[in-house]
Amino acid sequence: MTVRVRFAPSPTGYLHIGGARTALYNYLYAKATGGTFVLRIEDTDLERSKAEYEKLQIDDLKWLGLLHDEGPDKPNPKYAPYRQSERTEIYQKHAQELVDKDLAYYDFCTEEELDAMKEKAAAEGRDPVYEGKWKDPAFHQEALDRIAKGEKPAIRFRAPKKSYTLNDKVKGSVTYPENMVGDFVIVRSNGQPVYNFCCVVDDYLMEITHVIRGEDHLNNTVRQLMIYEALGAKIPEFAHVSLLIGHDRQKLSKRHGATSVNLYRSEHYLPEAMCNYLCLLGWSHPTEKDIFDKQDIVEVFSLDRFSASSAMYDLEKFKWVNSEHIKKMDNASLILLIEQEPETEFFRKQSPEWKNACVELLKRYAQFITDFPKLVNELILNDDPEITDPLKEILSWDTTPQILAFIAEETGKVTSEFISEAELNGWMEHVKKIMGVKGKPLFQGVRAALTGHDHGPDLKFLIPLTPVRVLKNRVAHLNK
RNA sequence: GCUCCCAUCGUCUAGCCCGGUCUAGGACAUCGCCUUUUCACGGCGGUAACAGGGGUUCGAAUCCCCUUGGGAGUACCA
Repeated sequence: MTVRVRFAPSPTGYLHIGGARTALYNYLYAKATGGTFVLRIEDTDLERSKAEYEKLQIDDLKWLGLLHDEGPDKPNPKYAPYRQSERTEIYQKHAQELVDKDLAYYDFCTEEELDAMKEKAAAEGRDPVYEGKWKDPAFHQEALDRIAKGEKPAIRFRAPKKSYTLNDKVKGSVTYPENMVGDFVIVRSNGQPVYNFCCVVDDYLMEITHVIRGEDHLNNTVRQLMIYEALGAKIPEFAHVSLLIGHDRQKLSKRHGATSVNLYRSEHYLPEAMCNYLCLLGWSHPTEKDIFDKQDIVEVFSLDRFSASSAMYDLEKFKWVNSEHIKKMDNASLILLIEQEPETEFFRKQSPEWKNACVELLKRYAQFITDFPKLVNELILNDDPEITDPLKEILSWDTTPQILAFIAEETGKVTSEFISEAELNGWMEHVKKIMGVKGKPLFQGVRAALTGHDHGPDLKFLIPLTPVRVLKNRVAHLNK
């Protein structure tokens, strides 16, 4: 059996990190099993669905590298179309078949009548169950007559009176008691089919073998089980992945701040890092590895390593994962990414050797790609550093003024754009031998004179990357 | 309210299915130390958890029940 999985977002907003995680698991499972990853657009809620969101979500998915094998833009004629709004006739046909078999019926109940039933059920402390007269087959003819007169009924599914058991890949055995749900609408009176129905018809017709989705659908599944049964369809495997929660332990949503993928994308997080972090929320690597890329995971991914409890989204760890991916990345790729950042004119103009040395030095300090331009500015280009207290202290040492004077003199003599490590070493030697300064006063003094800071990366790597004109300005600045 | 799901360090988790090897392992964060002639990077180490109560058993983080806590669902939303 070839695995077919799907990610089925509603285009009612940006791609959410929870959605991205679900998409990721589906993608990974497809790749791990040599299966097919299908993208289906669940836009049956005409009011909220927008074509632009569909495009935006697909863009985000692509950015994450979660490319689908089939979808609206990559249709397989056997299963197309992939937008539910374009499949209305398919749903109506199947709904009609259910009515013909008396597995569903026309319902003309008004909103008021329905509300009254719900209130009654609530008062009696049970779930609302449809008890309208149209449930009775005796009224079928009356319904037909009203339809003939042009009235529009909803189509309601006749929920079997029995309990259902689901063998979920992550939750294990789940039993839905009899009467958990009453008869439910599958086609609205305006002819629009409803999610639970579309979902099953599509999964059935698209031959989906594994449904990997959020736990918020766990209760829905009983309705879907009923429909599979009524349709005579094979029931796929289900894996209800636990939900992502925010710091207040509530389901992650917009009010938790940065929860849409495009936000991280615009802040230039690495897509691989995002997949890596998201993957770890509720799933664990068999050898407890926590830094990996998609290729590594595909080889070991399986549905039996999901955690059953919900996971808190923690930006701190995500940031760490991002920084680990930066450290792992080769310099050439890093340089390419950095040059796409704004305010990197200086960086872009430098020699390949300079860029490589610069990235090699700075990547251990950077958590994000956007940190590189910042670090270059602070560490390499800033020529009037702030005089901080620790810096003042170094400047007050007896030996510092002479170091400062010496550095001013030496940098004044340099005509090249940069100095070499050897030249720097020469200066250090001079200060050490001729001036008799060593240890902390030596290094801290030279550091202060050349960088205007009391701390930072190793001087022998940093200074050869710093333009001599900046060095000159700094010494002049400090001499004032 | 009702139904379903969940419960190991602050956080993500391993272990649970197939009880003993768990005085519970890893990672983030945090704290400390070491190294480096400075500063970092790094390395090493510390603090820190089986929600509570009953069973079952020679033995329970692991199996069962209850309580408590948390989450989700309860639509002619998805």
